[in-house]
Amino acid sequence: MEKQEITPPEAAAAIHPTSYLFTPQTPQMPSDMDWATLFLSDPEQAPPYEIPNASVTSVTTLISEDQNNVSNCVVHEDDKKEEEEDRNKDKRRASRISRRKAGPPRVEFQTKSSEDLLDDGYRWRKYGQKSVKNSIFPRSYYRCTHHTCNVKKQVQRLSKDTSIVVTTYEGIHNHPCEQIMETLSPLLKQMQFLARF
DNA sequence: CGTCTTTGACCAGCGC
DNA sequence: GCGCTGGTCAAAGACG
Repeated sequence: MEKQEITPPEAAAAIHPTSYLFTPQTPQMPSDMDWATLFLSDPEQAPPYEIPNASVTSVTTLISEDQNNVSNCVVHEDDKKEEEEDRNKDKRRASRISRRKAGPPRVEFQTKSSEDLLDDGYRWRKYGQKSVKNSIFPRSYYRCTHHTCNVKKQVQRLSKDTSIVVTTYEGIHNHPCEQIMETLSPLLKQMQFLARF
């Protein structure tokens, strides 16, 4: 298993094509771009962007041993601490992580924000919340409300640094961002109206 | 009334 | 088999 986290922006393309660094001084994200588009586009062409309502401190693509699969291995700082404290527990934990089958792409965002749930343009329904070991904050589970879309995300605040929220996205949206559609719908209506002449 | 959140119960996988 | 842990389900309630 391997976790890739980029710190200097210029190193992003060198390590993995889907790894980025977001900094507060970076330009605004274009309104027609969603988060999935961000991590799937070419980092050499795409500049780092700022997400509204939060400064994104890092974006991590989670990769399994199978190089063809970007999968769901998550090892947080708290887990690393646990490794040092108890090797036996670590073995158990490592096996739990490794047993997770390679699934849809997972991307982890770390953002500095006072709000747990960031506005990423999509609508989410909360379907669960669990208290997690070695963390004073619970982990929340969300699903995209679009009927044909099964993208999930997990949101958890770091106990180590309470200003940081870790958001893990699983899967890719198979529908346009609803906020974008709301923005574009008046324009589309106008175009339809003009097309009649 | 439809949508969403809350929360306890349940399940699966693993080590012992 | 039991306990631990993370993830999901589903009933009940809140809210606009």
